Formats: sequence, structure tokens, C-alpha cells
Amino acid sequence: MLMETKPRRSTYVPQEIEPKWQKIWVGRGVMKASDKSPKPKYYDLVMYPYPSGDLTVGHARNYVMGDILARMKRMQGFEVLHPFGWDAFGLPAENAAMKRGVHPETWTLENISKGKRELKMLGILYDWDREVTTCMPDYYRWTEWLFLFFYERGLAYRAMSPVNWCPVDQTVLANEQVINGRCWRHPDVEVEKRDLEQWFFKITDYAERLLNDLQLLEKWPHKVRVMQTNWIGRSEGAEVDFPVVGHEGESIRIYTTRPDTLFGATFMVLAPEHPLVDKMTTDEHRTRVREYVEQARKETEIERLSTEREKTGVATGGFAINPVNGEKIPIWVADYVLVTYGTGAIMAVPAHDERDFEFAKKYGLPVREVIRPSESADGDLTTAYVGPGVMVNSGQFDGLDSNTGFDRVIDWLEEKGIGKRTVKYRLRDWLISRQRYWGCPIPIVYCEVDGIVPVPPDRLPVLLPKDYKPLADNPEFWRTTCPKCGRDARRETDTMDTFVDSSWYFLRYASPHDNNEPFDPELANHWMAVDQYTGGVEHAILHLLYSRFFTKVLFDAGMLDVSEPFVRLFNQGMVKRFGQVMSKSAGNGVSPDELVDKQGADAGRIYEMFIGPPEEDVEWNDAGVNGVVKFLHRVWRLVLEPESIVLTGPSAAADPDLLRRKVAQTVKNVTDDYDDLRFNTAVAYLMELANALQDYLQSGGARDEGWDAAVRTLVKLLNPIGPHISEEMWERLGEGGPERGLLADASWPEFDAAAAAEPQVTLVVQVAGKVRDRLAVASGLSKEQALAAALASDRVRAALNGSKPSKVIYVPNKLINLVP
RNA sequence: GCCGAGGUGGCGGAAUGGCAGACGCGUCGGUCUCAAAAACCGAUGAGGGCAACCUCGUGCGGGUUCGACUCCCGCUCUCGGCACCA
Repeated sequence: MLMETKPRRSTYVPQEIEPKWQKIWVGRGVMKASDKSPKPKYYDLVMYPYPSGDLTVGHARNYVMGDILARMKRMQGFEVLHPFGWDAFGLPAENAAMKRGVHPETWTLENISKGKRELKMLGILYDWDREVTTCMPDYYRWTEWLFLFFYERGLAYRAMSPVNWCPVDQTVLANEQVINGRCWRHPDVEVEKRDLEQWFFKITDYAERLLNDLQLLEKWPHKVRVMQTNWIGRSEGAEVDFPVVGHEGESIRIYTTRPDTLFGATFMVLAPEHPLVDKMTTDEHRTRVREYVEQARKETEIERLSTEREKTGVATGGFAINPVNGEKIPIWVADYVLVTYGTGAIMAVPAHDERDFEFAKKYGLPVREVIRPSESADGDLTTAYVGPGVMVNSGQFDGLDSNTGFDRVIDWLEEKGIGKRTVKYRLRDWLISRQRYWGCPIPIVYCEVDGIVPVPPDRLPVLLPKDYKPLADNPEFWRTTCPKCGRDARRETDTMDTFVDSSWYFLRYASPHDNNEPFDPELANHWMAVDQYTGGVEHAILHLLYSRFFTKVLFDAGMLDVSEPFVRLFNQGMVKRFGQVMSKSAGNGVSPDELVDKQGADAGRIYEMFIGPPEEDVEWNDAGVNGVVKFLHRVWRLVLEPESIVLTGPSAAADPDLLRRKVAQTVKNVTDDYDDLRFNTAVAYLMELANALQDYLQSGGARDEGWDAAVRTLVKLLNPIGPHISEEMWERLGEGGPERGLLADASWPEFDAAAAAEPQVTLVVQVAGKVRDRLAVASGLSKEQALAAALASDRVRAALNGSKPSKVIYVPNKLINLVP
């Protein structure tokens, strides 16, 4: 068969070139970060994953984003730190172990090597010498060290407390891990309350700074800052003591954010768990109160916190005195008051609080108006009025604006010594104990004589035993001797929340093999802060708040120069398929293997960026990848086989100046878009440039130096997002290759503003705001010149219909609007 | 309920207050071919007109402006977060 009538054309076969370049990059150490480079540093970090063995191209999307940025920053002359690691402790490993009878460590390490292979086949480059795996003793030794570091500073403590217990995971959870009263891993499982002695980190000490410093995080998504602000939940108000009738010297302390409504307090409410409930209860109410308290304890968090539910409560029979007016008011118990917030007791002001109003109406308690929206309003209240206004029925404060009254009442309370200005936070301390095997041991020993004794740092790590069973059931693990007195003692058998591991991993990347300390402060300070942090929004509170807390503690200790870890944060959207988030377990995942096999890594990478705005959730469309494959074939042909492009007749496109301008403009647009993570439009600009190159050839453009430069610029701009094909083309163009140097090491194109400038512009001519003509005119026309040009147009004259423009708006080089 | 983001062709989506729909997918027509695929060329918001063109058009209703997808007010729907925190 005579197939070879035409000269044989090289074709783009991604499967042939991709492994080749991946090998060369690794061999050349392309993404190795040098600690001693004179270049400016750039720390490009993606949130390290849990090694679930479930890596799909959906998860890979944010790693590709990080890779694009790392590759461009390198070409721009930065020394880039682009590391990777594994959040390797955690429950799924134990669940898999139980299901399949394989040790959690085996399962985890297998998944890690699988994941690493998949990332590599997508052409994503990391400095693997800095890889961090949190379940390895050389890492968790330092997690333990940091625990002790916190302990010494009084930031880790043990306390008995009602805690959230997930019955499925058989462990306690932090507040941040409870969503609507349910476990964050099991949306259908309600958490239980249990009283347990547990370890806490004192994150509340940092509430104010964690809140205030959010203002420094200008390059964080607004949404995340709002979420953290709400989570910390700062409020200003006053604590006030209400003396109790019949109990000399006893008083109930309440917290209110509305001291200006103090005169409107007509009853008080204690939380069922409040310590004074029993004392306040009179004999004839005792049975009912006890029953109520008992019932409230039994209710789940969900039931209690439901705002739909009608409020319930019982009177104690006791009374207190409102200190501002000496009035005797009844004390109630109701579960709408939470013992965990404020003082666990409130003054109820039904006229100006919706919850108190509802309660007062139900139980026939008095409602007294003390804030009036305006002087003229009448005193009729059918709902609570919660806004500001004028104080009434408030003794010496009558007539004051309620905002002013807020401060005046507090001043008065402080003078009298019955109250004080107070700031409260909703943030609670971070519960870090977990009753699980596969986690970082808490390096503490309990001695009958010496009590809680920290394991001396030189005896770290406390190794996790190889025997997979609960630590509490493993005497070989917990039997030990007291580091202080040498007597028999017992080890702590809880492990740490895995969020402790992830609160400092970004510091370990700076000196991952340091055997003397968790991180080398000098190197950490060299690389920190993280310039770009990319990951899912699901960590908006949890991981990001904890990491900020750790950073501040280490800053205070003088170990870090920065008090905020992440300068710029980006939350990428999720990739869905058939309407659901892509995952292997859901059966709708596309694996890197499939993708690389079918269309190639480059097409996959580019498609994932082109599919939609990076911050939005996107729907994966199998056919959509083919559009990108087509684009890459076209680029291949334009760059390497330009002579095969046929003339398709006369066209005005074969203008070398036009081509040069287009190239210069594309440099600007693509660079800016990569920098701002607008990858979807960056791809569009690359496609436009390819279209322009094609138009140029099809209309007979010469393949001269201008053409050569244009092609080389396109290849460079394509490199961060489509690294294999561009590297191959670079070599075939005779520019690079293993001998002459890699495109990955080449310099990024400079923006040439002069070349990008348009000598001619399209002037839009409007008549009364409607477009009537478009004129090609020289750049920089004066208003008079522009008007003359506009009036020379037949279509404009027709639209004006003989009338003279009474007003002319001229936007140079853009538009002229004639208003008749 | 409160807070935040959003609503643009058949679809994914572009647009510092200045040409709405870049770029791509899909669809239709064409070239090439025995034929098909691929590739290439052209068309593609709606309505009207033989045509040059005209009218309408960015969730709904108002407003500001010479000019509004963009700014302001009110409404509506979708998504995300918080949800008795006194």
C-alpha cells in the first residue's frame, strides 16, 4: 500500500513524550529547593492530603494549580519551595484495617506510594526530598515535642468536661468537628455528650489575636475570614451580679450584651446544668425542677439546640433582685440557656430579646418596654424590639440613646461594684485527645506520687506499638516507670487529634530531616510565610484556625518571625461528575491512569484548568477533554509543521505587526492570569494566540524571525500548564532538550509594552447610547478629531437624522457618544 | 432567622461603568474522500427583513448615568456557612 505519498509528519503522541520528560525532570532535580539560593524565595504550598488511595483527577486539580504556579515562579527567577506530604494518621486507616485485616501502617504506606506515582504521572513536580509523612516516628516525635512545648507554657491542660462523643468512631471530637450536633465524618450520626477527662489546647488564650489578625490576611477569601470571625464569636457586654432573695451574700452572675436593657429584666434564667439551680429551688418546686433538669440532660445536642422547638422551662420558686431598680424577679430554669457560654445564666428582657419574649409569652411573665424605637412610638409590643432606640422606664437613664446608655450603664455598674465590662468569645478550647490507636501518642505518664509527668524530651518519641489494638488494652505500651521517681506508672493511652499533626507540617518542610528540633528556626524563617496556600474550603475553620494558633504560639516563643503562616489563601472548587463530587468510592471517579492513557497528562491538566473558574465547583465532561486534545494537536502542528498549514485564501490577517502585538499582549494576559490563579482565562488567551498564528499562516504570512519568536513565546507560556508537550516542542525546535537545557529552566517571557500597544484602535460611535458604527482610527485622537471622524460616517449621520449633537462624550481610543 | 456568594446563548463560561456572549463544547452547512473519521472553512442569543440593516436581550421591578451584566434601592430564586451564644 502506498501510504507514504506525502512527507511523513510527526504526530503528537503524549504517551510517548510524557514519561520521557518526567524522568528527565526528576534526574535534573528541577523542583529541588535550595536553602542557600541567592534568588528571592517563593513558598508554594498545597494542602497535604490524607492518603486514602482515592486520588482522582478531581483531587488532582488543586495540585495542578500549585504546579503551574511553581513552574512559572521558577522561570520568573524565584527559588521555589513546592513540597508535598501526607496527613497519614487517622481513622480511615483503622477502618480499612478492621475491614481487610491489614495493619493501618501497611495500608497507609501503600496508599502513599500509589498516590505518589499518580501525582508523578500527571507531571506534577515536588521536592520529594522534603516529603513529610506524619505517621513516621521522625515526624511524630516532633509533634510530641510540640505537645510538651505547649504543656510547659500552660497551653496544654487536662480537664474533666462534657465532651462530644462519636459512637461510630468511638472517640471524642473537637467542637469544630461537630456539625449540627453530628459527627463531621458521619452526617447521619448524632454525637453524644460524655463527661470525660481529656487534654485540651488553650486556643482561647489567642482568641483576640486570632480575630484581630484576620485583618492582616488581605489575600484570603473574604468568606473564610467571615467564617473564622463568626467562629471566634467575639461579643462585648457586661457581667452583672443579681443578689438572691433569702440567701445572704449569694448572687447570680449573668452576662449580657445589652446592659442598656437592664431595667427591662423581668425574670432570670439558669441553664439546667448551672451549679446554683439546686440552691435556688424551693421545696415545693423541687420535684418538677429535678425532673426538668434530668430530662434536659438526656436530650441530645440536636434536640436542645433546635431553634424550631418551642422553649420549655420551669420556675425554681426562687427570686433575685434586679440591682438597678431593686425589683424582685423570679428565677427560672430553661434549656435555651447554655451552661457552656457566658456565665450559664441570663437576665431575661422579653421586650427586647426574641427568645425571652417567646418564653415570657408562653409562661405569662411580664414584658416591660425599656427601649423605644423613636420618641413618637407607642409602647405596644407584639414582638420583641431588638434594635437601638431611646431608653424609657430606666430611671436616671431615661431619654438616653441606647448606644450611649450601653456605656453609661456599665460605668454605673462598675462604680457601684455590681458589674463590669466584659468581652466574651464563642471559641472554646481545642479538645485534642482521641481514643484511637492510629495517631500520635500523647507523651505523658501518670504517676501515683508525682501525678501528671511529661516524658522528658530526650526520651521521645513515645513510639506507637506495632501491635494494632487500643492502647488502653496494651499493657506493654502503657506499663512504664515514672520519669521523676522511677516507680511503676501508666502512660497516657489517648492519641492526638490529627489536626495537631497538620498544624505545623508546613514548618517541617523547611528542614525535614532535622534530628534536633521540629524545625530549624533559621530555615523556617527563610521560607515562611507561605506565599500561596491552596486547598479546599472545608478547612476554612479547622485546619486554618489551628495552624494560625500554632504559628502564634511559636512566634511568641521566638521560634518564628512570622505570626501568620499563610499570606495568600485560595480555595479551589470541587470537580463533580454526574452531579456528584468525584471519588473512587462513589464510582464516578476518573483516575489519573485512565486520563493519561486516553488523552495524556497535559490535555488533562489543561482541561482541568479550562473547565471553569478555579474557585467554583465544576462538572467534568469526558468529551470536553477532547477540545483540549484538539488544541494541543493544533499547537504541535503550528510549532513543528507550519509548512503543512494550507493557504485558505486572502485574508487581512497576515500582518507581522498584528502578530507581534498579539504575542506581546498574550504575554501580559497569560502572566497576569497565572499569577492571579485565573487559569481558565489563561488557557483562553493561549488558544487565541494559537488561532492568531494559524490565521497568519493561512493568509500567507512569512515564517521569519517574527514568526519564530511568536512560536517560542507560545511554547514558553504553555509550559507551566502543559509542561511535557512544550518541553518536547522546545527540544524539537532546537532550543532545548537534555543537552542544551530544559524549557523548565528557561526564563519567562518579558512583557514588551511598546510591542503590545495598538497603533490603531476601534472607535465605537454611539448615538444616544446606541452603537451606530465602528471606526478604525489612529490611536490618541483628540475629541475634535474623533467627532469629525464620527460625523463622516453615513450611518452615524443617518442615526442623527439631521439633528446636531447637543452633547459629546469622548473616551479616548474607545468610544464617542453623540447625544442629540 | 442571620451572614456570605451567585443568577449571562443549547451547554461550560468571558467582559477596569463604554462593542454583551471572549475561549471552548455542541449543533448545522461546506471542502477533502468511493465512503467515513480526522483535519480544514463558514454559520450559530431571540424576533423581523430579499438585503444593507432594525428591534429586543445578562432572574424580576424601580433608580442613578450620555451610557448599567457591572453602581444604588426593593423583590425573587439557587448555593454555601452559622444557627437559642443572651
